[in-house]
Amino acid sequence: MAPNKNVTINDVAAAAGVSRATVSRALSGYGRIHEKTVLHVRSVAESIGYRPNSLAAAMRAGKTKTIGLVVISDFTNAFFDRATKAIIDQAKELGYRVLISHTDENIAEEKAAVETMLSNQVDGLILVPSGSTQHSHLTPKKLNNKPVVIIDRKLDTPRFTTITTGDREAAKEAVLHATENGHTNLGFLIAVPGIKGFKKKAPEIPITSVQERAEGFSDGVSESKPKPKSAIWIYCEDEEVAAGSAVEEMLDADTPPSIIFTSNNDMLLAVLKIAGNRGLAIGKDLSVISFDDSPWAAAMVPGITVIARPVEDLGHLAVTELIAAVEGKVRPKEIVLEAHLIRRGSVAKLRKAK
Amino acid sequence: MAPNKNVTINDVAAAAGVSRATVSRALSGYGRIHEKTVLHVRSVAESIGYRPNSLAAAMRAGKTKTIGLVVISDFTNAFFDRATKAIIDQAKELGYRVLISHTDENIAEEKAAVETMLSNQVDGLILVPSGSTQHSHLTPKKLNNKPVVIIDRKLDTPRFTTITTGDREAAKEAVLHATENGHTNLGFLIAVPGIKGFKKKAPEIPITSVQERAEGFSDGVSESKPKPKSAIWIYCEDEEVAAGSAVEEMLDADTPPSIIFTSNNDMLLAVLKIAGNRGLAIGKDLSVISFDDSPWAAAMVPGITVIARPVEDLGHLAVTELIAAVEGKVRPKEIVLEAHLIRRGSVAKLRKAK
DNA sequence: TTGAAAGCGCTAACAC
DNA sequence: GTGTTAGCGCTTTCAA
Repeated sequence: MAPNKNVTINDVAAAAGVSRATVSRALSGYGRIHEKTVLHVRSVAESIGYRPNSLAAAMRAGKTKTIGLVVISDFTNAFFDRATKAIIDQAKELGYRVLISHTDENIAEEKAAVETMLSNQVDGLILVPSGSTQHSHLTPKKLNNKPVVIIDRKLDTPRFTTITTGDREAAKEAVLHATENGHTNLGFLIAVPGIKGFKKKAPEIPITSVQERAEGFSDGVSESKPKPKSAIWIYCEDEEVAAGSAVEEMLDADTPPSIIFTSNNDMLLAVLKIAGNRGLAIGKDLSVISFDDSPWAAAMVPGITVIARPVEDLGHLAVTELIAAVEGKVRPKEIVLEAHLIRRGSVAKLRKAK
Repeated sequence: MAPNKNVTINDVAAAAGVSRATVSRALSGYGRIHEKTVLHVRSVAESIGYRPNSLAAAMRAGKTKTIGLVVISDFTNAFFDRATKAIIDQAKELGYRVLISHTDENIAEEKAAVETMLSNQVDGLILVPSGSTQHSHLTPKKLNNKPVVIIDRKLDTPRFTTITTGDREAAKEAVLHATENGHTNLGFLIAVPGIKGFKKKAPEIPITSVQERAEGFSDGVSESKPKPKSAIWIYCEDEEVAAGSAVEEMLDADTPPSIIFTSNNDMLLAVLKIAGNRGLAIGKDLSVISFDDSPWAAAMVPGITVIARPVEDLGHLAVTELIAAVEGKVRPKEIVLEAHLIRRGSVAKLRKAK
């Protein structure tokens, strides 16, 4: 009764009174085969509930039509959730499946995840690397020559196709937007993985995108006219309590910032919370601009002015590039997508912008 | 130079001067085998960069150690992002991988996704079904007798292990919390997939969890003392513009609600936005309680009072139950986890609660 | 136009 | 304690 046995191509062959080869040809539509046979085989296959075993096909073909996605952090993050969705969608579009890992910014986990993916014979990998310098596990040999596309950040090797966003330019634009509106006391709150609590001295930033944001903020400070009067920089663990303390520290400074720039949503949330606790109205008593857009940042009143990155484009492109590399030889390239400022209401106009 | 060829167990056998079987035994540690051989084989395998091919092992074993996750909607949703993360984590913990699909509440996509998963020989499926009555694609035969765990909502068949949260009870608790605080004019904003715009007449709700929330709200209205003076019910497409209009309609009613209950975060965001536009302060001029917690709901000031569901527990349990079923026969069961109210500041105290 | 047979990489029953 | 061998389900030469 309970055969618990898959219907295989042999069963179809037997039921249809032809050979396995003929079934395969009929179903995959290759080679010469009589039209009538095709129809017959297909109807038989259908009627006995045949379902191809992708594993067997993959083993034979040496291709699994599966790509691996190794995401640092996870998809409770407002950037990676959308990126993941975009990647899955585009992969499906191109006939590929996606195996997913997340690694909490941990290099050991990343190595293990890559290992698992390869062991599962993925045809290629999309990777958000933990650190820009740690890529000894990504040699062509260790990767079985499988193509890799790096997203969101760069590695200090040009070996792979890399897709990033122009965070430095966008960060600068954000600062200029603020100073043009009359802000002269600025605060920068930058989440840096690997540090504990927060510090005011610039640490090593192992993630190039974050590094670029910091540089862009700095560019903005330099290029603002008149020069901002003060700028407080805080580098912070990506964690709620530390972020809260960092914001408190900023606001308690002798010359507190009238605007705080945050490098991600977690830091933004900390600003919102502390400002709320102190009865500071966003966009009035305290201004803020954050990296990465989200539905809630848009829905709040006033809406949060954000630097939006083209997440869906990035995800789609990553898949498209990866599969191009899987299916033919493609030279690695660096692609930078443009990020841009979405002006909502969280930046007070301290004076008329020009 | 570029062999582009995987190192196989044959290569290890040749390099180590033993047979394939011995290599397999040494690496998987089964059967009788000399300790020294094990060490030797392992070191050889390591040195020539051998990586097991899970595909081949899976084919042989008839088990892939992979589970399929078919999530309706996607992980930009504040519930499913966390659930997905929890599921991946727990699967990894138990030595399984996860293949993911999302289906935008579309039954055809769901069928295709399940088909793909099975074709990929997943050992079992975790499924968030589109509709409670549509499960013709989920017969034991079509599923190759693979186990399935249903999460978040129920199917109208007891065939599968089902894990849900006690939304009805929690919804009732939320309403009672409000009425005890003196709210007598209530608004209910319920997102229902499949409808266009919004309507005030209760439609068919194909999703049991949403249905339960509506029932729980209704229970709360019945059990409140004194009886609430008014209750406006709106059933709304899960979409920004429609939700905004629905909120406007509520607030423009002859007796507008002093509190709005929302069935999910999208609806909550609409309330926040319209309230903000009208200069209504949350927790003062207008109160709100929503299903599903999120970092931003907690960080806002005042914090949003929410009905939090034990998402991580649900995800972990789903995996644990599924794998139990994969690895041995287990009778389907229904598990209901408790949801609970997190009281923050979004409910005005119109009179002292008892 | 179709069939026979080899083989993808691995494991396990069976022999020695 | 180790080797031989068959076979998981499929595709694709090669031969008929």
